[in-house]
Amino acid sequence: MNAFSVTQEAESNKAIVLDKWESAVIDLFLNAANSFGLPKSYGQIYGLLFCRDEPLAMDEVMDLLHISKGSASQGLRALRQLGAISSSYAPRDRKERFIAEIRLRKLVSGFLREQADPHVEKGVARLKQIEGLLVKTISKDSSSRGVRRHEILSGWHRQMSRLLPWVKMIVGKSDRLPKKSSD
Amino acid sequence: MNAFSVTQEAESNKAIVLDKWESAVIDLFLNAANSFGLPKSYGQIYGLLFCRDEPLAMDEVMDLLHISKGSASQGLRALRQLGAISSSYAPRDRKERFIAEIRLRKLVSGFLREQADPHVEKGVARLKQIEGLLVKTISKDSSSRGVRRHEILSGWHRQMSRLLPWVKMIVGKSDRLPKKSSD
DNA sequence: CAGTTTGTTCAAAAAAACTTGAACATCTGC
DNA sequence: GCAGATGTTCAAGTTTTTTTGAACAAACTG
Repeated sequence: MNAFSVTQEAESNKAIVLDKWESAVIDLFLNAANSFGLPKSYGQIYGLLFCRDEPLAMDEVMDLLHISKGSASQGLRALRQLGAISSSYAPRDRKERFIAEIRLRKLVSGFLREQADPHVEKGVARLKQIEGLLVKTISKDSSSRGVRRHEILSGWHRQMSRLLPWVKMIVGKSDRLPKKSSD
Repeated sequence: MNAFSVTQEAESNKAIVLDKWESAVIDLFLNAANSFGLPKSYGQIYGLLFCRDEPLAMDEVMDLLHISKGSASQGLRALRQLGAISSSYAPRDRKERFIAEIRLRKLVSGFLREQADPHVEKGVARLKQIEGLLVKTISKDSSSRGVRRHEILSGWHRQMSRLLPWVKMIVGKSDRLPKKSSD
């Protein structure tokens, strides 16, 4: 097409466009984020960092993904909060630079810690609240029905509480990754 | 005040309002649905049916939850698709009536079947697509980086494929998780 | 059949979620 | 202190998702 097609490295020292495969990976994570209930931009940002070996600064993320300052700032913060990326400062440079966490176990446990655990905790409060309302229920019939339901919910809660730690442990215990023990 | 205050059963044969505890349970499921990425109304509908012993028809769901015909129709259909509710016809009555599935294992496996499994399948296609793009990547550097990333994603995909059946099995195996057993 | 009941569909309205960008804060070197 | 660089915040704008309700279809009933 044009002169840029030859290579994606510009004369300056930083690539300003994405490789085709990088765009595909980023799109993959965009969709994944979506189905995990996270904003698309979080997925894009993670996907970009996932592709790169070298850490990227916020302005590079903005330029490469064509997203706004606000999205980049909030996305990077949230991803770090999830443990999905980490940051560092290069010497002599004030910019914060980010790299992706690629250990699946870390990603899963971070996600569960931030998303699932709070719900489990809120569940306790919910159950107590329902208990309280049950006491005030006059109708004998409704009351006993309510008690049975409360028992079911308590059982579910217990099972979920037991399941989560297991998931965190199992993922990443790859019995054997073919080659390098990268994890 | 009036005749209705005494009990929530009107003179006719059906309760027209919810108990306090029922509202609380419905609200719990509303929030749960939200955090699972499902419409709130699905959660409300499931929550209502979860509370009841007797099956409810669509118009009762509409009236009790104050939701529209469209929401009720679509919600009930989707919930059945997820295996979260089932329906039956009472003799001499054309109305379809619904009850909630309360076995957690069924709920979880239905949810995973409808929501997670498709993603895992699409993942295969995605990986192939990336593979295809990698072949066309000229830059030696980018190419090898891409290959490494593709390997990581393949590994994740494998692990997820192995995790899902496990989750489906563990939940609902009510009383004791295998302490150590390999499976 | 004509009328009723039951349930579905889908375009438009409403609500919720996400993104943007300009204003604001913070730091750093001069 | 000033100027430039970096990063955050949040109100307003945009996009996406969900809900509504009226029109439609299908199945029964007398």
